[in-house]
Amino acid sequence: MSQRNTGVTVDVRDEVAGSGSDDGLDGCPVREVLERVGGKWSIQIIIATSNGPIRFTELERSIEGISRRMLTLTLRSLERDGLLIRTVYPTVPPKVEYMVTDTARELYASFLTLMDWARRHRSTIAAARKAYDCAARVELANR
Amino acid sequence: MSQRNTGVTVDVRDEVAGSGSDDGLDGCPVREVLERVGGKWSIQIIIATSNGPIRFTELERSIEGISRRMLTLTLRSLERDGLLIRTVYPTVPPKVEYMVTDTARELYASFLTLMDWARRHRSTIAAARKAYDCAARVELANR
DNA sequence: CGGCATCCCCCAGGATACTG
DNA sequence: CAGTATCCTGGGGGATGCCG
Repeated sequence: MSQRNTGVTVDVRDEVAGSGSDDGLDGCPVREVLERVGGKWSIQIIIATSNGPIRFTELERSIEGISRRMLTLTLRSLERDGLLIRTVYPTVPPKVEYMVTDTARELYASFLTLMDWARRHRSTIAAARKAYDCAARVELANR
Repeated sequence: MSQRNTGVTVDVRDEVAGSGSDDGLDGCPVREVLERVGGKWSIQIIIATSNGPIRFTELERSIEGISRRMLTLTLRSLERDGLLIRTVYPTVPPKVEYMVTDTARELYASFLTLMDWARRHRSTIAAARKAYDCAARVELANR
């Protein structure tokens, strides 16, 4: 199972296709990645915790738009996968801190590459989109 | 264990929080990335097209589990963003080929980093998950 | 062959309210 | 403060059928 990869060019076709296997596609890295960072809040939480231990309410405030419910759920999920460590201080009122693990830190680092991609191509994509929509509109008018 | 950590601090907080701005969070790279690769099929399609021009039906066959509908929809979306180029050969029966653009190629390269992360930590995560679930079960029994 | 159109279902995720 | 619990909705995505 834990075979080391060799280079950058991996022919992922086989892994994507999933071959004859039937079950949960556990061996497909694409799915694995998507299941972890695919949600709406996972990476945002990882990012927010990357600056050091942070409390529940602080997280809630720093991640704009997140609901209490999703914060809790996503935190649990991340903790379960060993990406976050939850520390409870039995004081009153209660105090709970979350901090990232090294695994999560690496994930974040990798994700930065993607964010950089987004930043670099933002304008290109916006342009392509406008062109596409424009062409579609023209085409529609000509029918 | 509650001491402030000093490590890899990149302060993305502002971008995540969105600061004083109000609108559609267009400036947030996290969202941008997620909107592009967050879906179930986008990267898989990009991967499948990375080996050279490929036809619709070939794609359908090589990406296991995808429906005709989602294939079409995702292809359109990718084309719209300038990640794929669609070429129609007006033959009969029709022939359509899809090929990746450089932008998509770069995206793929970045995504490889994430897949590599998944591969490297697969076992660690699986272990963490088992431990967590086990602890939860014990805790539940003790109540 | 390479698609749209239509119907339908499921669940990620929001809103709100209650508690140790 | 840091959560649960419950209810409810939107839209991502599957299945199926028709068509140039």
